[in-house]
Amino acid sequence: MPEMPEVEVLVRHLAPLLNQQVIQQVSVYRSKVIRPDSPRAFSQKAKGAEFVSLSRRGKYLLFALHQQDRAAQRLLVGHLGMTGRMYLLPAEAPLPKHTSVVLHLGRKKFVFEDTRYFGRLTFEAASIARLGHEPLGPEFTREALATALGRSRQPIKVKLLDQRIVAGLGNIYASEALFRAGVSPRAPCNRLSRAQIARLWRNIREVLREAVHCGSTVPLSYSGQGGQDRFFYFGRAAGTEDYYQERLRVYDRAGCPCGRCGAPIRRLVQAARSTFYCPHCQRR
DNA sequence: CACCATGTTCCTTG
DNA sequence: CCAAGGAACATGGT
Repeated sequence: MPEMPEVEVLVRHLAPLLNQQVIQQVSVYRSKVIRPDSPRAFSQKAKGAEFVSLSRRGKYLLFALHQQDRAAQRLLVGHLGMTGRMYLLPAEAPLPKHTSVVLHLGRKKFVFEDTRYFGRLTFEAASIARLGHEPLGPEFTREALATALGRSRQPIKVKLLDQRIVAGLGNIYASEALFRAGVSPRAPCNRLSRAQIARLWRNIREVLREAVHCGSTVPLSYSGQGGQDRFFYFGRAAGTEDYYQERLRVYDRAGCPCGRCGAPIRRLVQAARSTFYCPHCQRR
């Protein structure tokens, strides 16, 4: 479940459930996920530790752990990759097929399930330091965005996926923000006007704020089963007349009429990722 | 079989 | 050194 809003909603969901829980045992099913620690080293660090707080940075979950006999806290860093999920199950519940790590908490267990195993759960925090500003934080101003884009000639869509520019934007919301701002995904960063950057800045924040709000409002199921309602950011996934059906205006809508002008939405490949845009509303 | 998928990192090339 | 592009990672859906 990856972009910033989904992670934010997950963090809010998990925080009260994990608070003060103690890790009694650790099971690592994919050692790649906990790199660079070995399963033994990882377990040793985690075992006996208590969850003190949970926060988020970009798409990363930050679990603060406290060991009884240790003065300093330890930071456990989680990333969901493309298909990761984290939730609590009763201790006796069967594990899903693609479980990568389980933290046993007594009557419950914390499950990290990840079909494609691109996610991480690790004590290595180096990647956090390279992140850009939080898109909804006070430091992310119009000027900060303009500065971060700099004189790069890269297409703006590609640049927006660079986590050093804004932390937490991903492929879906980058397309959505560009559509709302009326900016072509192909526009080189250094050709954007101040006005375009200002519109982009505002719409990045808006689209993410709305997504967080949407995810906080809708009842979500995080545990293994229960259909596709966990993908609240997938406009189509939940079926029926979901009120977030309308949320995604261009993503995965190639061929559908643009909601603003009626022109067919197009798909374009940039840096090996799909971009969706309206060729009429997002001209250069 | 082909192509696509919410992400990051590493390697190569210029 | 930097920027940019592509492959790799791994599994499943259409």
